Amino acid sequence: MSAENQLTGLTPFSQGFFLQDTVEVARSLIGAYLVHSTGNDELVGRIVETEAYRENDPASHSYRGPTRRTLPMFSAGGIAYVYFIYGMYDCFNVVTEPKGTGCAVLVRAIEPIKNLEIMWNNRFPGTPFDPAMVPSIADGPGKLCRALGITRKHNGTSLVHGPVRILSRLGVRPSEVSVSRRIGVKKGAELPWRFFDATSESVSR
DNA sequence: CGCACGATGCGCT
DNA sequence: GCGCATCGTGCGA
Repeated sequence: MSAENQLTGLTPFSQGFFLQDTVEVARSLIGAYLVHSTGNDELVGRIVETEAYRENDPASHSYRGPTRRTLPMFSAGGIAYVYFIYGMYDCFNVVTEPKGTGCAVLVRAIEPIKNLEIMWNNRFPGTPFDPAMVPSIADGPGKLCRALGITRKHNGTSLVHGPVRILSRLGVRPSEVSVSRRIGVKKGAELPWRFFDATSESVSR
């Protein structure tokens, strides 16, 4: 299926989806659509890579309890947790599980689906659009935030009613999801909590 | 307070 | 494969 045809008949996940077990949500998000409605445009990507981060997980920002930065992780599932890393990148997370549990799913990569040229310009301002490079526009957690225009101003916003939403075709199960250890973590590195679509060209490297 | 460092990305070797 | 940009966060003092 190509381009935007696949976007018809999609509905946002209801909040109950986000209250489920974090690892299950991470797995279920593969193949769902991440949508940023900017007011002018609707930027859409297909999620192809996620990672689960839980309470009592030494790799998780929530490991040492709530702080000003990580407070959104301890809210009820269904909001965004967007944090700033390495002095230059934002990373987008889906908060999961009931209030009081510090859990989230990091979205690591998307396939650009709609408004590709706007995403391109967000990544490479002033550079001519190159269709051949589309699969790598958003193949990393920092890259996808840049491409979709997701920033810390979206931190804490509702994923059910807010400008950033997650859509799926309910009742359809993803055909196949691959599993591995998480990327870029030192502690908790052995846990198999990274999920990805191995057939996608947009999985991070 | 001070400071080490990170759920990254990019360019160079 | 390696070094580095760049800065908010949070731990230790």
